[in-house]
Amino acid sequence: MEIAPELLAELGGKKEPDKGLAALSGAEGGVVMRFAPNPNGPPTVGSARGIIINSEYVRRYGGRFLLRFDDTDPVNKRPMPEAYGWYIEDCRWLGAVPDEVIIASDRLPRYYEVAEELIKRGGAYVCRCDQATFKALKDGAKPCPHRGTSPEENMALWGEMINGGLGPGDAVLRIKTDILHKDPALRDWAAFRIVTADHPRVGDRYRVWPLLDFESAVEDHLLGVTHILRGKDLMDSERRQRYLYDHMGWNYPKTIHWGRIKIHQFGSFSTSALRRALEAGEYSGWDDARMPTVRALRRRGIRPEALRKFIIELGVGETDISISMDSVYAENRKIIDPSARRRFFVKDPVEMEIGGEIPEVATAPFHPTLDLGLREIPAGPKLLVSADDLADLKAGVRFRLKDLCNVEVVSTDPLRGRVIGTDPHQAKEMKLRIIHWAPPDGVPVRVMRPDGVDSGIGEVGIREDLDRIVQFERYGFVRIDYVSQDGVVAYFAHR
RNA sequence: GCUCCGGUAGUGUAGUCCGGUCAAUCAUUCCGGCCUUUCGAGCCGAAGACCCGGGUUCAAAUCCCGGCCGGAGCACCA
Repeated sequence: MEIAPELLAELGGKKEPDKGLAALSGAEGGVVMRFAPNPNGPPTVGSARGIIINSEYVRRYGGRFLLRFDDTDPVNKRPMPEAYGWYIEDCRWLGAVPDEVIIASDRLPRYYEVAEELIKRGGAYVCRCDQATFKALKDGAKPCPHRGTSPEENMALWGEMINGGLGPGDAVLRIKTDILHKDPALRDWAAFRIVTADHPRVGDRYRVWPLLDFESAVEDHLLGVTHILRGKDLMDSERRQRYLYDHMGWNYPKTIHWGRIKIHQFGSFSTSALRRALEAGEYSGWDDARMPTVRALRRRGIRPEALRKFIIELGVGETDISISMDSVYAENRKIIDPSARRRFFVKDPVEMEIGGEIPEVATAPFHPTLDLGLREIPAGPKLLVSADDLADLKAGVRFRLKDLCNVEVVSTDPLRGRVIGTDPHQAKEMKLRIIHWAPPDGVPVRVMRPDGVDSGIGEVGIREDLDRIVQFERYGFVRIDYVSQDGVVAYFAHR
């Protein structure tokens, strides 16, 4: 009996309207979304999530994707001048070219205007309590003595903050919320403080700097952001910022939160912690094969499409997640396999002397199933095989040297063998195991892996594959990173 | 201490708002088989989950209450 195909199609079509990413409410007319990092290091896998999801929504609904640098702390989270460019570069690589780049440290005068308006409206006041005093009052739901200061007086004090009459720690500008709010985290939060340290971009031009909740809230309004995607650690920010929006008569954007992300292969990391480790000499650079940065993945031969697919499938849940790179690797493998040339790389090589009629050269395909052409590998009576393949080798054991010949082990110490044939079909009939090999005068190769460094010898043709992603047969996919007279450096992607 | 979130297979994820079609989706991982001159790719198959306890209801993964577990905020950091 035949089932009507149109019915099946109807059933199938019903269940998957939005595979991957959930629909955004209120996005039908287009969206404006931003990714707002602090440029105190290069983008990590966590940043990639922000870049990819935001830009993906913009792609889906139409609108604008903004990259905004929230670089308003010259001290604790001091921006790195190079990092601004790194973000733009990595966004581009991830297929998320920003429609506009905004740098908060360029826009202090706008923030001052909003601050002054808030003061005039009685929505902000200059607080001269020291930090501990204010905390005690706040925790007790008591207003501080400065809360009732008149707008005129506040404006004068604000002027002193800006012109130097007040020093660091002497005063902050607070946003008036509800001092009786049941959540102490929301009571009268600080919007500006005095910082006299130089800022890497604007030097000592300003001495009053906004804090994140103020800067972010004001920018989101100024830029017309419609939807904010942020970590759930910033859930209170929305509640705090709504007070500012109410004072100003603005409408708050829609918000979506996501939980913390932890990656098995990298553990938990923060840019600040990575920066310390790097400065302590634990890594060779931000693109060290062990780093959870976008640039490290790129160097290893991970393709942006694999990362995109992976991250979009993760979605935006509020639960904290602990994920494995395995899914990224699986995606990547599918992408690179068809175009990755096959090469022989012998890890921890051991010399083997082979008697009999050994071919002078092996001709091997660059790909087992697709026509990527052929390569020639010089062979001879002395060849290298990997120590890994020698573990249970005994005299009398037979195996095939891939694409070359079938041999029988004569002795293991020293390692000797003799040719028993060249026909691959013979090997198949005899069910021989197949191992790869390299000529003794091959090219030295070092493989930089997330879990260490492997060294060995590879076929010389690897020299031609600079910047290509290749598969070292029976070893894994790597990107050829560096080629010199002395040898080759490869970065390991995955098996 | 105060406050706020969350809890579906090993790992993620769909479904939860508007209870039934969920004996619960998809991916990855693991296991088995096929194929292959790679331990890669491909193909076939299998295993695996609604945190616990009450309640509402004809019916609960979905609604309510309590508990347990996990995370976060309470900075002159982002």
